[in-house]
Amino acid sequence: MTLPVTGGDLQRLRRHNALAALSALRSAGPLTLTQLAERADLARATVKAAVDDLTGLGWVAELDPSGGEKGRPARRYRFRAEAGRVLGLDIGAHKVLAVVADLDGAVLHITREPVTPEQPRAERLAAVDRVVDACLAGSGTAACDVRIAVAGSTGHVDLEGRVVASRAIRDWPGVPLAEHLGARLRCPVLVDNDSRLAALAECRRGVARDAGNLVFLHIGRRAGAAIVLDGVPLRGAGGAAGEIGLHPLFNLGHVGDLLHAFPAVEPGTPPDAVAAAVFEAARGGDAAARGAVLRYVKVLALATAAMALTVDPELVVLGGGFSRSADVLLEPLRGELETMCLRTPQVRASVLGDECVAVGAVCQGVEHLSAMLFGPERGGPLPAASPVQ
Amino acid sequence: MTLPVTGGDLQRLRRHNALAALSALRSAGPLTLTQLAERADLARATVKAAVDDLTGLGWVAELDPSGGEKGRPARRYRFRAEAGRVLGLDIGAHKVLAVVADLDGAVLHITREPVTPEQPRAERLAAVDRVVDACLAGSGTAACDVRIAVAGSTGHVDLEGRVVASRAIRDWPGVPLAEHLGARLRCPVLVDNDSRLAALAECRRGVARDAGNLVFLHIGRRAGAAIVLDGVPLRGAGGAAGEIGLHPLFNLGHVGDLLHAFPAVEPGTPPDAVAAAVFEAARGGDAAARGAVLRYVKVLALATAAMALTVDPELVVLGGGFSRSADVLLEPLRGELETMCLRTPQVRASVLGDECVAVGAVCQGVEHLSAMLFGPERGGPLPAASPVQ
DNA sequence: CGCATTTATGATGGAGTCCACCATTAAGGT
DNA sequence: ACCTTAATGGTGGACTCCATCATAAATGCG
Repeated sequence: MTLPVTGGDLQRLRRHNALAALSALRSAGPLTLTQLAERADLARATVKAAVDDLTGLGWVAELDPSGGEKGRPARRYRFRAEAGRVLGLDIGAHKVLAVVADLDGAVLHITREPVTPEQPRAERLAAVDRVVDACLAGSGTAACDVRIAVAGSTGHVDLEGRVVASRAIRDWPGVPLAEHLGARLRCPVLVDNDSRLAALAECRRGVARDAGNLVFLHIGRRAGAAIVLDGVPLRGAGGAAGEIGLHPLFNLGHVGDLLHAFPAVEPGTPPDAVAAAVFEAARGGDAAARGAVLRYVKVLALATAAMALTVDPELVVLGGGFSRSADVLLEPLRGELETMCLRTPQVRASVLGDECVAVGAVCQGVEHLSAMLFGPERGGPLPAASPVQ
Repeated sequence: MTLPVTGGDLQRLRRHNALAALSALRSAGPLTLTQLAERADLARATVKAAVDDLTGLGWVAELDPSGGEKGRPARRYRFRAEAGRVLGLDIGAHKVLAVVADLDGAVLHITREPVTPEQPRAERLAAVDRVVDACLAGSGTAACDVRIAVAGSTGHVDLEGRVVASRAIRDWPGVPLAEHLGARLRCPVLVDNDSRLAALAECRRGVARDAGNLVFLHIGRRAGAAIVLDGVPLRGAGGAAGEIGLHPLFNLGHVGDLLHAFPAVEPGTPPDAVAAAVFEAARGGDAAARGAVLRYVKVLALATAAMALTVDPELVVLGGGFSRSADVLLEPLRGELETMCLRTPQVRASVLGDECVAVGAVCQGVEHLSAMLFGPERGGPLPAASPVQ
C-alpha cells in the first residue's frame, strides 16, 4: 500500500534527477537548460550534469540553438526518439499487420499481409515472420534495435501473454507467440488482446484522447470489448476483462444472424457485404433495414449498458469494421443508452481505422519501456541507448 | 505517463529515506536497526538518522529491547499508531455507525444508533453528530486528533463526495455531508458509496484478503455492488461504478417481489423476516422456497456474470443482510456463474458483518493518509505526528 | 560602429547526505 | 573468567546539490 519500499542512495538521487530531466524532455519537447531547471525544480548546474550524462548515454541530443530571442541563445536539448525502435503487431483473423515506430511512438513503417481464419498455425506464424522482416527492412531497422515488441491477438490472452482461447482463428489457442517472436528479436515481447490495444490506441491517439475512462466496442463479424480505466487498459485477474459478449443475454456473436433477418439481400453474399448493404439501406431510409439495425443496436446497447453501469466510463468508442457505418449506429445507440444508464457516457466512432490495434501495440510498448526505465528502481545505473541512425 | 516529474533534493532524499523506514516499520511491525537497514537497503548509519528524525517528530517510538538473542540486544522501534486517529462512518437507511481507529486501522471504539429511511435529513445528521461525539468520547479521542474522516453513504456518491442520488433514504441527495462533518472535525473528510467501502473492507480485512480483484455484492432489501481492481476500489469517471442494479435486465431492486412469490409466509410480515423465513424454509428443503431462492439467484447470477465478464475478478463476495443465509445461496450462485463465465470466479460469503462499511471507511482513511504522507512530494518536510496518549 | 541590455554559460566554494570502517559495548555460552 | 556473537556509535571520505559570480554571446539603439 505504501510506496517507498526502499531507500535512496546519492547515486539513485542523481539517476532520479536524470530521469526527471528525460521525462520533461519527452513530454514537453525540446527544452533549454533554464526551462528544464524550472520544470524539474532543480538548479541549473544539476540539470546540466544530468543532461550531460544523458547525452553520453545516447538518450539526449543537442539541437541547433533556438535563435530569435533577445539575449544569448540558449542550447536546446531533445529526447532522442531514434535511440530505439518499437514493434507493434496486429495478428487478426483476416490480416497480419506490423508497425515499426520510434521511442516516441511515431510510426515509421507499416507492412501488412492478408490471411484467412482457416489457415493453420504454422502458416500464420510464417506470415507474421514475413511481415515483421519486411517492416524492419522497410524502416531500416536492425533486429537488435527493437527494444520491445507487442502483439495484439484475437481471443482470450492471459496475463502471461498466452493465447488461451480464440474462436475466430483456427488452431490458434496455445500458440507460443511470445517465444516465437522473442527468438527472432531478442527483446521483451508482450501479447495482449487486440480490442484492448485498440482501446488504448483510441485513448492515446484517437477519439478518446480527452478521456481516461472508456469502453471500447469492437463491432464487426466478431464482437469484442475492452475497457480503459484511468488511462490504463483493464486486464482483470486473468486477462479476460471485456468478454461481455459471452453473456447469455448479450449474444453479440450472433450479429450476423440479426443482420440476416433483413430480407433485401440475396443469399450467398459474404457477411461483410451483407452488413454493408443493410447499413446502406438503413442510411437510405429503408424500413426493414432500419428495423434490423435497430434490433442489432438494442442488443449492443444492452451489453454496453451493462459494462457502463459496471465501470462508469465517460465515453464509449465504436470501433471495428461496422464502425464505418457509425453514422447509422451512433444515434440509436445513444438513445438506448440514455434509457438505461445512470450517467450516460458519450458515444463516438473510432477514428484510427484498421491500424488501430497495431498503433495500440506501439503505445503499449512505449509505455512499458517507460515503466521499465522510470519504474521503481532498476538495480544498475541508467541503461545506454542504442545509437541508431 | 512518466512518473518523476520533479527532481530531488538532498533534503528530499533524506525525507524519502525516512519514509522508507517508516513504511517498513508500518508493514513489518517492530524492527531493529539492522533489520530496517536490510529492508530499506540503506546503511545502518542512515536508518539511524532517519529513525531519530522520525522519533523526534512523534512517528516512531523505541520499544523495550528484544532480549533472548545471542549478542548485544538490539534496540527495537515501532510505528506510533497512536499518533493520530481515523474516523469511519456508515450512514445507512436503518442505522448510523461510527468507528474510531488508530493509524494502523485498529478499531478502538464503535458507536451506533438506529434510524429509519423516512427520517428527514436534519434528524439523520443529528444522529450522525450524536454517534460521532459518543464514539470520540468513548475512545478518548479529542476532535483535533482525528486526522481524517471517511463516511459511507448509500446511493450514488460522486468523486467530490456529493450524494447525487439515493433511493433508499428520503431527503438525502444533495446533503452537504463533507461540509457538515468538516465543520466539526477540522480534518479532511471523504464521502464514498457504502458498498464500495464494504468491498474494500473485505479486501483488506475480510474474506478477500488474498484477492486483488473482486466483485462485492450487497444483497438485502436493497441491492448494490462494488468492484475492487488491483486492490483499489473502482469509482469510475463519476463515482457510479457498480450500479449494475439499474440495468433493465437485472432488476435487483425487485428482490422483495421475488421472495414474495414464495407463498408460505403470512402477509404483513416485514420484508427482512420474509426473506429469513424463505431462506430458512429453503434450508429445510421446502420445494416452493427453494424455487423462490433459485429464481432470485438466477437474476443475481445474471447481473454478477455481466460484471464478472466485464472486469474478470478472481472472487465474488456476498455481503449485505441476505449474506447471513449465504449457505443457501452460495452453491446455486456458483452453479449459475459456472455456466456463464469464461473464468468463473470463486464465490465466498462476507465475514465482516454489519460493521463492514465503517471498517472499510477506516481502511480508506488510513490509506488516504498514507498516500498523503508518502505520495509524490509534499512541499515541506515531514509533518509532525500528534502526541496522543 | 560601439555600447547597454538581455540571457545563458561555466567554475568555485559551501553545505548536506550517505556509506564503509573501526573500536566499543553488552549479552549468552563454555 | 573467557570467548563468541551481534549491535552500537563515531570518524573520515566521497559524492551530490545549490548559490553565487564572472564571463560569453546574442539583440537593439544611439
